[in-house]
Amino acid sequence: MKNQNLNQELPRDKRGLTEEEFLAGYNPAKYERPSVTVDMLIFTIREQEKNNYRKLPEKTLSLLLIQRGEHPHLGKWALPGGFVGMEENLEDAALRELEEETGLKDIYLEQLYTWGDVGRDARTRVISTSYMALTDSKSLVPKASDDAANAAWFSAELKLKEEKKEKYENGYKLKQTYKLILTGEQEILSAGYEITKTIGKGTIHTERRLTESNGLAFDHGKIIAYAIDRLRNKVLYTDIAFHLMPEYFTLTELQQVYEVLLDKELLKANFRRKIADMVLETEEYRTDAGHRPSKLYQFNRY
Amino acid sequence: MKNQNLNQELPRDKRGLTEEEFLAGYNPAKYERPSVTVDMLIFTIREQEKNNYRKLPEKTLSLLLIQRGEHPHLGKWALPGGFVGMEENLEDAALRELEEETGLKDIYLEQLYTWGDVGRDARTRVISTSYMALTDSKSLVPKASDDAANAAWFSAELKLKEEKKEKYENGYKLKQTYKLILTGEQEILSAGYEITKTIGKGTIHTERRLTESNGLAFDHGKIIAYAIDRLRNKVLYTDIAFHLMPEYFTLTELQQVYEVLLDKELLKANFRRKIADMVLETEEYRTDAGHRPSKLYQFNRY
DNA sequence: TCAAAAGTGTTGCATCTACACCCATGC
DNA sequence: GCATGGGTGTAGATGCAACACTTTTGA
Repeated sequence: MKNQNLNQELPRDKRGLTEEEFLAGYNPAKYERPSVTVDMLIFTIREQEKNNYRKLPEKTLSLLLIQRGEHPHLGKWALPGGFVGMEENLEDAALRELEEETGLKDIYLEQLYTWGDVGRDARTRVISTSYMALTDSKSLVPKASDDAANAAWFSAELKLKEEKKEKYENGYKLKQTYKLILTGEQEILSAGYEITKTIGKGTIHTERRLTESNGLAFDHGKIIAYAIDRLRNKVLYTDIAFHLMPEYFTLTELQQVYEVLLDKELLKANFRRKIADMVLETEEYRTDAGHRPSKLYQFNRY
Repeated sequence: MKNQNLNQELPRDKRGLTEEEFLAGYNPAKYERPSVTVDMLIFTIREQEKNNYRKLPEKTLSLLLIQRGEHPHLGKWALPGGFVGMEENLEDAALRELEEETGLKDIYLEQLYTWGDVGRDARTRVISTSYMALTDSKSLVPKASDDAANAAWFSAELKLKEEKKEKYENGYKLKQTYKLILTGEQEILSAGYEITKTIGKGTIHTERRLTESNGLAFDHGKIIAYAIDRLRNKVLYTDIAFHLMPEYFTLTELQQVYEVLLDKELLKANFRRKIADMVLETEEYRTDAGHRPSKLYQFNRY
């Protein structure tokens, strides 16, 4: 009797089942489901060899890509990534992929966007969440795991080619055309990327489109362009750039990273004032550079 | 012979298959897959009745919730949403849910975040992408579709309760404790929400956690808190607030919306200068208000 | 008449921009 | 000596916060 009373207090659905009973009878195989993957955008800053004993080496924003050894898009370059395990958190899948590719665990990681158009992948329906990871090139081991024998770093540039604004009665359409260029040791990959923002009465609709894609697998050109755009925006109002820096750096090195990300030259004096309270002075100097030694700084983590 | 030549030019994988042959033999049922859903955060600004003929009605940020009629979480309030169809783009699923709940199609819609922790849903593994939609309350029909007989608007408040910063050797830990309160006609729902940012040497780790949840289904309290936080940030540097406004509005109404979103009073003169070139004057005035008539403005969509 | 909101002007302070200038080093 | 980067100062413009003040209306 007591037991029955307890049962009556539990909420029951239309079929008279308690939650426990309902779950026991639930059949997850009833519906067809898409595959879920994670795609990793692993960025770092690499330096070119210097051609003059005085000059500082040039820096480039670099991205890790993997050459596909299987269909589809055999031979093309793709973002590292893979399927999400059934007993694995989404972010843990990203961390696992990151470690598989770079051997690194504790670096900056951020969820970017989830791509879910039908037809992204010719095999089956694939929904893919992209994550962006940042690290300094010094903590990267020269060659990554055996699994990634076909992995390579590409220098990434995203250039605005054209911007067109059409006015309408109750809004406008803004179309931005970008060119993405990825330069590797052997190959140069490229893609055309177009953002169309349509602003209507209450609406805003943003469409991201690949107009061409050379040497890149799937819609990864689009994802890469999106990530670089996000990185550029975030540099302006967060401390994200510091995750691309080694523990100790000079202010000019930091400025170079900002300049590479923003694709824009900055004035030294103003830059230093802007980032002044994001850094901490050390007592160390970088010497042997063919010019006045420069003080080393650290990221000020408060 | 000619045909054979053509075939030899196509890339072949280790098993000697062309891409076409590979795809024909691909079996998508080989791996177990999670379910994918979309969750909708549909926000609007509602007005309270005015208690004084002179005073302007108070505004509140409001969110649409649905009372669950099925297990699990029977009787609790949840975000509208549902499964993504196999032949349906992710964003189209969001648009479909939006129209089912509100009858609206062309309103502001933005992808927020994808939640993929194991155990979010007791039935099976569910990965869910949340979308935020904004509209003005005037374009909402009084009662939505029959499907949503158990849908209701709740006033949403997210209050920072405590902020704690602990310093370490090489970084710090920042813990922010929030209280989410959702006030409906009949019920008040609430949740405790905690963000922990751990900043280490190269790392940043952000953990979002629900400490309690009263009357809200699943982890939806967390998703709602995340969305309000995003909305608050975006108000500061985008024109997102205008998507909550009707076609014509007074500057004080606009200021009230900013104040509700930011949970902060603003100075009138400064506010007007700040938003000056985001609005367009009209020749119309709002009268019969017990005070000086106010000019009506429109959103300046350039 | 007066409470409530509409609407504008002013002042001081903080921040950003552009530019100029000097310093230290290795070859 | 000199090319190269390291490092700082300043004047003018711009932007923002705080506050004061006037105007207009309906009951």
